[in-house]
Amino acid sequence: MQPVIVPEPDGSVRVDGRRVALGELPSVVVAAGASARWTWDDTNRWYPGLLAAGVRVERAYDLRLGHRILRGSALASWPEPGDAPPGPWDTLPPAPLTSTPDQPAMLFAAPGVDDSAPGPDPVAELAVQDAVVAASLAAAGRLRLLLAAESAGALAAVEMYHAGLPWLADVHDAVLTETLGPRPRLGERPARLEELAHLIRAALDAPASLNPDSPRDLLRAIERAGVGARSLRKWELEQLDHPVVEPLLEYKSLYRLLTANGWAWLEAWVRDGRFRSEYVVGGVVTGRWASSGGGALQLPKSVRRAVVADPGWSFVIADAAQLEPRVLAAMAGDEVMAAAGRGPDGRGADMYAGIVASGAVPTRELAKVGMLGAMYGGTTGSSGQVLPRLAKAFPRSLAFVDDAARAGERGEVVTTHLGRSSPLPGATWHETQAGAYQDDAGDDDVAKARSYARSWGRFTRNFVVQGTAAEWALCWLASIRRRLWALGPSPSVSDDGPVPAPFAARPHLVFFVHDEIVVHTPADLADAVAAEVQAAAAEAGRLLFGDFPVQFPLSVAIAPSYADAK
DNA sequence: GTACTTAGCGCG
DNA sequence: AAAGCGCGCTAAGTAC
Repeated sequence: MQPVIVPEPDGSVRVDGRRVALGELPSVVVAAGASARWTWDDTNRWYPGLLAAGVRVERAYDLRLGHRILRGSALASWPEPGDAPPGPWDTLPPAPLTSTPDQPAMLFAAPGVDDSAPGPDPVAELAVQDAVVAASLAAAGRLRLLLAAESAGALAAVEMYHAGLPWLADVHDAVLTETLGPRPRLGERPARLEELAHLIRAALDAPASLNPDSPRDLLRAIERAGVGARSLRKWELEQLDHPVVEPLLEYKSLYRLLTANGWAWLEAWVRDGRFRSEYVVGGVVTGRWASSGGGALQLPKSVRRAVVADPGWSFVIADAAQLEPRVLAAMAGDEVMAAAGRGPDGRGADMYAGIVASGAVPTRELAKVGMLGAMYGGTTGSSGQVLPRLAKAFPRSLAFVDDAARAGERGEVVTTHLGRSSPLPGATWHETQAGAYQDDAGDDDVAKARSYARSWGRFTRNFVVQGTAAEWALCWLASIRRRLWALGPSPSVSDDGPVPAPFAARPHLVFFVHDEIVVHTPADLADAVAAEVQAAAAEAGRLLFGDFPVQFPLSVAIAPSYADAK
């Protein structure tokens, strides 16, 4: 069954021709059963209200996300040329997530969305997307997998927002107090920062008026004192031998903690023991997720101590080891590199150690920077130096990323394993390239064009790897989500604890960052969860790469705090 | 006052 | 003497 939710001007919806009042939607969804695939314009618009009513959806199809992928995909076969003007499905912004378990006031209605205006027709759009996929022939299977995974990811993203990441404000406060000193009054510097500011001024022989928070003032004082730095970047300061370096680096680090994840952050983003940040599915060109509000994808290691499971609950924390080089080996069909990732016992090695064991490079560190350089387009330093050796040992993988880079340098599109394509370079890029062929083009123009071309080549080189890794992660996430639900509720956890329905006594995802997940689970299910997370990684590998002998080993920890992982 | 850019740094 | 991908966020600084 594939019901489509069609919004009506009066605020109700139509489901397979039947008019349904919004308040009735949760029971209609429940009645349809778990095999139904709910199709809607935007998961963010419909799913928060269902979750607030305690209803989980097993399968969904997100037309907005599907359209964006198909519209850009070089594998998708549109009936008309791809340069057709953008329609409503191209411009639809995602509905903002506002409802939380304790504040479901805006049930199904995102503020600012004018529901009285007739929107684009989801039934027609679904037919269009189905037809485009079907017409894509050989690529149809991959595109279907990508679209299903993207939609499953959208469900998982809303569920993680609904559940929230368990967060102990007093632990966070203790971290801040230990490193910065007690919380100061508004507008004042914490004690440790104040101390460091004095040390910085003394080392620079600068007046008390010098404000270390002002990069301009600070840089001027540094120039005057003859320190020898021409910027305030950490790496540049680290090279220098001057008494100001040590206090300044510490100041910058603590200042960063204070401004990005200090007391103000805590008050803004943590409520009732949960941190909620909105995940923006497909928010990055490569298909990775972005986040909005609170910087969930950049949680510094130092504050992860505050992420603590509820009493009677535990975390299962898992991350995929060397995901990107493994993905590269698989998409390039590089059996040699895949073998390096399997290790001597064939059960999933540290891939960089495997590269050393293959004799390609002498140390793990060189294997790592070399592979990163290959995937990012590095040319200098030790990364550039080992590149030829890696190219000799793993010609298929290196040729694969080189091909992607060449395509980008020519201004062409590249595509991930499942069919997400890169954008084309913009007008400035093309003008710069054209500038190199003008009759009056100087050396500068040629050099600039070359530099732009190379830069876009580095982008496309990385796009195919990062984007395909994001696809693996989506499949992993989708599989984990399904498996966790199948484990069922724990008999030893009560239904009225701090975890909201429908996850009250069930393991559920609470955090995801590119190649890493955190599951919050009743403690008695933690071992079972860990096994499912492992099984899901293997399943994701099979979904993307079939029988190709690549492995995706995880490091998995069962712990009471996120800080205890690794 | 608002809206923008820049520098810097956190994460993967 | 810092090059090589993708982001979000903050404060300072600038433009209007």
